[in-house]
Amino acid sequence: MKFKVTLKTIAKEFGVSISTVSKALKDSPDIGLETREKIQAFAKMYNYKPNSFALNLRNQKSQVIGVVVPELIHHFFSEVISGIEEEANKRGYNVMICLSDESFEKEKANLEMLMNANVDGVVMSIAKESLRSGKLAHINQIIQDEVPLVLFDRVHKALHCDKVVGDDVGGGFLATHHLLEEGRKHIAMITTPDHLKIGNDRKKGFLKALKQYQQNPSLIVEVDEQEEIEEQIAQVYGSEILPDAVFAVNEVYAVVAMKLALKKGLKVPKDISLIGYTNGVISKYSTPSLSSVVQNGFLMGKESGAMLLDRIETRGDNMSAEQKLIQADIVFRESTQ
Amino acid sequence: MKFKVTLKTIAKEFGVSISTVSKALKDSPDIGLETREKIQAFAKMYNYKPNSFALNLRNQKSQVIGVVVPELIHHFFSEVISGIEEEANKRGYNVMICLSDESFEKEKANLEMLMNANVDGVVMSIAKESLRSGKLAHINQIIQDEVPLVLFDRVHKALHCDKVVGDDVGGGFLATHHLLEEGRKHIAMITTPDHLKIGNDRKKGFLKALKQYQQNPSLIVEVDEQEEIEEQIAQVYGSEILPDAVFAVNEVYAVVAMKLALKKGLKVPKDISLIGYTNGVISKYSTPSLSSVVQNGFLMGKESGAMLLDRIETRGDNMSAEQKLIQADIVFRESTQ
DNA sequence: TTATTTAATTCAAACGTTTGAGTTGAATAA
DNA sequence: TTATTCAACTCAAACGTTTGAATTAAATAA
Repeated sequence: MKFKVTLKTIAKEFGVSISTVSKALKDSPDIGLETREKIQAFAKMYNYKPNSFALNLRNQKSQVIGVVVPELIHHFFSEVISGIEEEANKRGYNVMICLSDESFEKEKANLEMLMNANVDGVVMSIAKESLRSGKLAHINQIIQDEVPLVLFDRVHKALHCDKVVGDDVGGGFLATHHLLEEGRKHIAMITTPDHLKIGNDRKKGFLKALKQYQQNPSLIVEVDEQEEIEEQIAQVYGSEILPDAVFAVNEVYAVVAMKLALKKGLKVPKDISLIGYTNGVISKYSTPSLSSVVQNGFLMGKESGAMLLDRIETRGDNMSAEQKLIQADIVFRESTQ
Repeated sequence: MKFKVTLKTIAKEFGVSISTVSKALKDSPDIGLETREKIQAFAKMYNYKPNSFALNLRNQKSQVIGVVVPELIHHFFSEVISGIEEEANKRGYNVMICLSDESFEKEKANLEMLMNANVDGVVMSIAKESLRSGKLAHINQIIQDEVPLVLFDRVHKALHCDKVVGDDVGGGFLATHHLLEEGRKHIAMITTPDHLKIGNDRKKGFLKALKQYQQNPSLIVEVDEQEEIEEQIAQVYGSEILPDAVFAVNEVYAVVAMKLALKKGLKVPKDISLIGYTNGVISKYSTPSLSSVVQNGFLMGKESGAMLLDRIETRGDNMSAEQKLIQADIVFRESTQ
């Protein structure tokens, strides 16, 4: 490592004490103008940067926030992270990202690591396994240790902390509403098992829109990710009345449904209209391209970051936990009319 | 924040000095067995964890490595990061991830942040803008400051440091070779401008395979990302002889080329065979699905991480910079025969 | 002259840990 | 008895910074 300029170095250079240098650099009126100026000039010249380890120790703060996400490959999580980063950097914090790979054990290990690294707070989205099994003690531990925590997207009502979630009911409603406006009569939904709040909320929106148009819910297929997904999605086309529209809870289900429809000789969007949740690369680059519900992950990240930093910087004022909804939107492409 | 157990706390509890506690916890024979045991038991009971700030300060090490990547949404970078994380965590390090967004300014800011956070080393892949403009001083600064640095994938020969790159010549050769084996006679390549080493290497492999089959290079289209990419890729089908195969330098170009081919009424893979570089979600979920060259990003990440940590842990032994090649592979799907 | 004010600077403790060099006091050897 | 050894523990410095309190020396007031 290269030679590092410290307060001690500078102090020795000018034959003054370390505190003189420290105060001079802070432009304290304690120190004579002349001394202040020459020390500042010297520090600038040699590019003095206060040692962050020392600052951390003294302030008991790392200026780092931890982020735990199930994975990075989903466009949504990447977007959220960009949002968190932007907000954090703007406010002088760094971000440490951990991947849980949807695994409870990894998630637990990630949190332990972050606690060990003394991060000032954590933003996270819960792994499917933790949600499915209901094992949340590792997350509750964070809350009990009074480390600021913001949950986003994948949250759980048993966890009492700040939350930022997409308006999934609204998004489901918006998508379904559009399909109904197109004049579709048999709309199928492809969703996830019930324990995932998100799929559930999107279904609520779906049902709400149908009700408004006095339609009965047609087919609802619940996909279990442990099994082969293509076979399960094929059920959509298994009953005697073929659906004329599909609303899918994520883009993979949507694109698989579309692939199966095309294979059956259906024309998209003439015979069947499809819309998926999450506006990622798959939707954008599929043929035909998929209309999708936009989650606005970037905004969700920014809001989560802002909420966490507010909490970090006003610790003590223990106002109760907040929850923030992020509006959903739709982008229209070739798979709908 | 909750009450923290420190050496001082424990020392007070037993009426001994701090150093006794420190040594007892390290199981030093300096300390009597009885004392050692009771202190260890107490520490365990109250879940004592040495304060990382203090350790950082004393050891002048953060046990954190920085990672700078252009973006996260590409499957490749996500994979690499997973690989880096795995290796780092295995060896007791944390990872701090920064996004350059392909921008020189952001990349520079990221590096400054990481230096300020006193990371023990950096793994990075250079932003397109920095590469295009040749502005590399910010990276050279890192090298001059003797902070261990490993470059992966997007490297530059003017930077003298450890590097891990995919065997792009080999990958280009492999893909083209397969198309030739299929009996294709007019293979087009879609690549990036010359200043990107990667595109260039893949082209080299492409040309090498053609040469081996005594074919002349047919069409090569260079896509400039500043402009509309679809129009440029359309050139592939612009000349009198339509190509019967396409090798694309990335999956977006491949899928766009396929979309245009389908629109022209060409059958894939009967009339035209396509293969793209990078095995991401787009390739997997497109219709038909795309055969692709696998870059093995996870392995690249693991190797980059390992190389960096080796360098960090043997600093002083200044052996010269290493370069490691990661083998490419092919996954066959519906877009080839 | 002597006390008081003021400017400029230094002291010292604190953050929590590690570790080589002391310091005890008791047991053993000469 | 008196020196020697040894086990068990403490001291103190170091990492680099901050900051209220204390010190200095000179200038001013009484």
